[in-house]
Amino acid sequence: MARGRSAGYDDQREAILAQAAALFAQQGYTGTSMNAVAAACGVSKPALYHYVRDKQALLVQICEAHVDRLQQLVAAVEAQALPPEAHLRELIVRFVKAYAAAQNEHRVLTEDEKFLSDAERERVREGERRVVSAFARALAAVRPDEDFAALHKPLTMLLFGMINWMFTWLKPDGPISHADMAPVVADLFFGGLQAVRVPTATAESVFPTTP
Amino acid sequence: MARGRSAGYDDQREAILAQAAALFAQQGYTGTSMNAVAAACGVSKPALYHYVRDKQALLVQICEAHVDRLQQLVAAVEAQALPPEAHLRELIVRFVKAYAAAQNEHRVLTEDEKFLSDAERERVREGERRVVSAFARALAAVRPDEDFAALHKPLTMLLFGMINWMFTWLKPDGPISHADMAPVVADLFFGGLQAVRVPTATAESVFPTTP
DNA sequence: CCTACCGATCGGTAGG
DNA sequence: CCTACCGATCGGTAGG
Repeated sequence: MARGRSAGYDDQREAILAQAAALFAQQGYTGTSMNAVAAACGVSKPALYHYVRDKQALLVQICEAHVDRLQQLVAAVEAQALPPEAHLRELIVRFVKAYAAAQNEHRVLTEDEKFLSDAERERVREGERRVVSAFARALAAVRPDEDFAALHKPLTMLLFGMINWMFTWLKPDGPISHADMAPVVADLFFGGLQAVRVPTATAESVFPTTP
Repeated sequence: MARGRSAGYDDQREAILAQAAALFAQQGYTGTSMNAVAAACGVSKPALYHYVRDKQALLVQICEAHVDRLQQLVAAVEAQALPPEAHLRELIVRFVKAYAAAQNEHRVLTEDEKFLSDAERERVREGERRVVSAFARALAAVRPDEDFAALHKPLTMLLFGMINWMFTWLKPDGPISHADMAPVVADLFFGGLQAVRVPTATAESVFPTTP
């Protein structure tokens, strides 16, 4: 049998990260004390420090684990090799589901990322950029016309806005579920794509006219 | 001449609220000390407490002033008595403009509202509900068909999601301005409205079938 | 010499 | 409007 940490170590560690994410989501990172984290986990503070190096490590690991899961989700959908619109629609449905299943972690990522150190934040943001790029590529496959390229990133971010903001107003016990909203978001987005035209100023600044 | 506060009192007070909003937006409410606020304002801590009762009062006044401005914006647009689509489009353009002009205050409202006391938070949320209701009414005028009523609030929140999220990714010095994005948001939303259908589950739960 | 913790308290800093 | 502080609590770690 391998020497090292006890059988329950990783389980306890996961439970602590989940509890910390819940507290950070409710009270913010700086508004949550390590005493509160320890109390919520039912362990003493020294015991808490047995599982995590310090408070920053809690934040880093919550953010990185969440972004890693989102990147794996992107890879899983890409492996399906769906046609363009079905591909983007599948990304939307899966992300809404993933966010609903990890609301605390998602809130921490969107609100407390700024408390990471420069190096850590850059690493997390790199993962986020990969996810955004995957959505932008999926959108590019749906609308490949060249003059639309300037809007791939902005429209992707509007799409993320709809999805991210859902978790501030959709109550888990309310009449509408996240699963109900995913197709609404997709229909609104695909329907709207037909109507959007590239603003002149945007096209000019992204593709400056040669003098 | 009236006795009481000196001529510059209100100006200084406004400057303090603006500085506090900037610090809260950057570091969060709980991550910002009153020492930091005083230093940023170039006053001593006791001087700071001459203008604000306590730290909570800073937060309340930033949030209430911002929500009040948004409600005044709604009233100004309603006074124009525009036709349905033009009305909603005008709300979108004006709100994007208002958010761009008060990015710090808007970020504080969306991220630090949870640190208000119960009574204060309820008052601020009441103002937010009025604003959301105004958008939902404007949307109802655009799509008055009865079976669409269940989606007025959800679609309004998706719209707010696009607008609110813009300020996390649109950099003030970037190639695209907020003014550029407002018509894109409006076109996407109005175009998407034609494509959205009411999910069966939603219609049932909002209008339960009589047994 | 390892792990898994405990009760108590460290040096600093928070809001006021 | 300053220096000088308070009660309490912060993140983190000591000895056992």
